[in-house]
Amino acid sequence: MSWTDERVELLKKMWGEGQSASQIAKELGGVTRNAVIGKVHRLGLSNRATGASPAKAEPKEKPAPAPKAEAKPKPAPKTEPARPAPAPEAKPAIPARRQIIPAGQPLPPQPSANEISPEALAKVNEIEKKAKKLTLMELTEKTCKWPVGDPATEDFWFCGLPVEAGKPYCEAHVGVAFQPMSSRRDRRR
DNA sequence: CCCTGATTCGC
DNA sequence: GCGAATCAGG
Repeated sequence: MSWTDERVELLKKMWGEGQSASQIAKELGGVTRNAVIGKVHRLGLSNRATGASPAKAEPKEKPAPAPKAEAKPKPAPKTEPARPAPAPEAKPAIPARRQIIPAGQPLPPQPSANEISPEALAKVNEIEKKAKKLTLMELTEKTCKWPVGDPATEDFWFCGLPVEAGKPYCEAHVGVAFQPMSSRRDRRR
């Protein structure tokens, strides 16, 4: 497989969406995550902007004997031939949440707006948009099993994002799923 | 062990 | 330019 325009664009798109290199590689097919990462670097779009967690700017020691000449006069005109709209289904933003709870049936973990760090909640809402919206059958040991929406309606799916090693949920959902049941450790950052 | 991205370097 | 191997971390 080679990096055709289309493939590169999908790569850019997904990388921009915060998808992991492995996910992108899986999607593209025929390439490994290494290939994706390598390409990402060559394209010069290594750092992503997720608005959360990039607070780590390290003064990388670069001996660089050669005076790098950075030139970026490209507003990127971009030639869009024809995008066959890669998005199969387009769910308009946030699906209205039912307030009515169907009697019986084990309710999803949905923490009842407890005392969860607003930080974590915000994060959840944030990633909920990026959720892969998987169905029950699509879940694996590596996909976040956090349920979203009302199981009794169509507005129901599972997060599906990569789980936090070992846990059943992705990082964001782990944050609201496993809360301080008693004491709260000092949280400084 | 699972995963993540970053870097190197032979091709 | 490419990407496997490797590195460094979570």
